[in-house]
Amino acid sequence: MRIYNTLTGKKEEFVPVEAGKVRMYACGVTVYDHCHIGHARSAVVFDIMRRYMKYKGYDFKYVRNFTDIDDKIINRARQEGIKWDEVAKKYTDEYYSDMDSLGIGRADVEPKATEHIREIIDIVKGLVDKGYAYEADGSVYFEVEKFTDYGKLSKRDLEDMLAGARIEVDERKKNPMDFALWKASKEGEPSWESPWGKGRPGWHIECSAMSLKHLGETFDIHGGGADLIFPHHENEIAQSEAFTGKPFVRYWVHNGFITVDKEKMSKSLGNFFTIREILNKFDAEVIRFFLLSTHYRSPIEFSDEQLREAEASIDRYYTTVIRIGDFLSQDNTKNKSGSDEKMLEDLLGKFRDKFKDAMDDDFNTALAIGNIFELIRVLNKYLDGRPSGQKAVELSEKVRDSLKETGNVLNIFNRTPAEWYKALMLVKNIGYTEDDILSKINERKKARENKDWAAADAIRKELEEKGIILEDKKEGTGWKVRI
RNA sequence: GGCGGCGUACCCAAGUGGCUAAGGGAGAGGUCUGCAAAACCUUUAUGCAGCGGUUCAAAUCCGCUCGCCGCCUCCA
Repeated sequence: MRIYNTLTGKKEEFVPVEAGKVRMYACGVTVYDHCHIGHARSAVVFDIMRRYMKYKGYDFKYVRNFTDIDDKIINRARQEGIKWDEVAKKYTDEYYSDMDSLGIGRADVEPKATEHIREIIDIVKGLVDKGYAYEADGSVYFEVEKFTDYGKLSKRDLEDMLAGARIEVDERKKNPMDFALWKASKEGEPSWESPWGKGRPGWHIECSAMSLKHLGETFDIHGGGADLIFPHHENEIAQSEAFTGKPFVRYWVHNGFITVDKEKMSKSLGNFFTIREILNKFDAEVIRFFLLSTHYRSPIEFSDEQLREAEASIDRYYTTVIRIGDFLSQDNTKNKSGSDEKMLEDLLGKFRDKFKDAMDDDFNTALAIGNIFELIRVLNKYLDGRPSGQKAVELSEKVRDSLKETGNVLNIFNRTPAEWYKALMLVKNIGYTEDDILSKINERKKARENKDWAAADAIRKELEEKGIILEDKKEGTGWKVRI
């Protein structure tokens, strides 16, 4: 499979450090505020990478950290008038609750910076000993000019960066680009004992320490949002490679941003939508589908309209599942082939390979989803020909199973249609319960038997106004939630 | 200013050298239906921001122009 590597700027054939095993580290969040849909994108993308690689048979280890000590957390604690570790706990809990609601799995290891202070100090000490870092006023800085490869990830050189100069002047630094490995703490700030006095870790060092501990000196994939390329990941490379003398990461992967009116969604612009507020209007599966319907490196424009389209697409899937179910439960004793049977057989025969080809090409989930809907269209056409018999049953079952299998890798399409409509009723605040709907359908059935079309249509209309659509089929009348 | 990315139909979006340019949504017409819905069919890019070049062949490679965005400060 091929993965786009930010380090080389190219798609490269994926070769893990150790055959059959993949070790991945993704930068999680700093727990100081609510999570927005951008955080969800990153979490979904890396979750899908894991799911797909496990599907391919790799032994996969996934580490995702929490930054639980940081200036923003300290500031937030002041604002909220609570202790810094209470802030961290509060937003860590919230993160879990959001991700659980979204149906995103946990990583295998979820380390926290404050649980790795010892490891962090060891690395900082090592970097000082090796001459890559220096102490000043109780803080320790990494000296970027000592690391000749500095800038190789973000593709910039020190001079260019200094020319752009929006960097605060700090007298203690030898070079303005030098960054803190260890920060001396002021009175009243959280701190840990260190060889340089009381202080706390800088932002970047925790990821070097935690990935080293849980994944080793060189591991396969390191990811995060594209905004982490510089300075965070650049600094991680500098620290880690200076410390171990070995290559840090084989493949750097970065997800694109979510935009609103074409602008990056961010806290400072105030144009962000939290996961919770979106979950009030849309089901979790809709959000996951929406995030996977565009390639992970491209920007995605966020809007209710986009989510509604995702919802309509998912509904098309579940509608097809219902149709397959209806077909399988009908009398299939006659032998009759459906429309374009050959086309369906051909497509089904190569469907799994097409899915893998798409995913093997830098996790092209958008293409994979396109393939899924292509199969759905061909199946629908086949069933339109009113097939019957053993072969038709087997073909339909195979389509159903293939769709389920690939959907499962993408963490979508993994419910029953009944569960889907139940979820939609909740999120769309349908005024009726399922029992209400069934009794209305029953009432209408009687009217239809009496050919009282006016009464039957009145019930249809009444339900439609509540957002329920009726479908008369030969098996009886079914209902759906209108998108 | 430095570096990077993007511009494909009405909207979203895949495709990065060679079959009729995937797929979803919206619209229009049709088949089916008591009426609907769903589904299917037809229709909406001889065309991929514009111009020029390389090539037997380009949306895809190269150059320029225009437009949009991102990073260079915390950020997924």
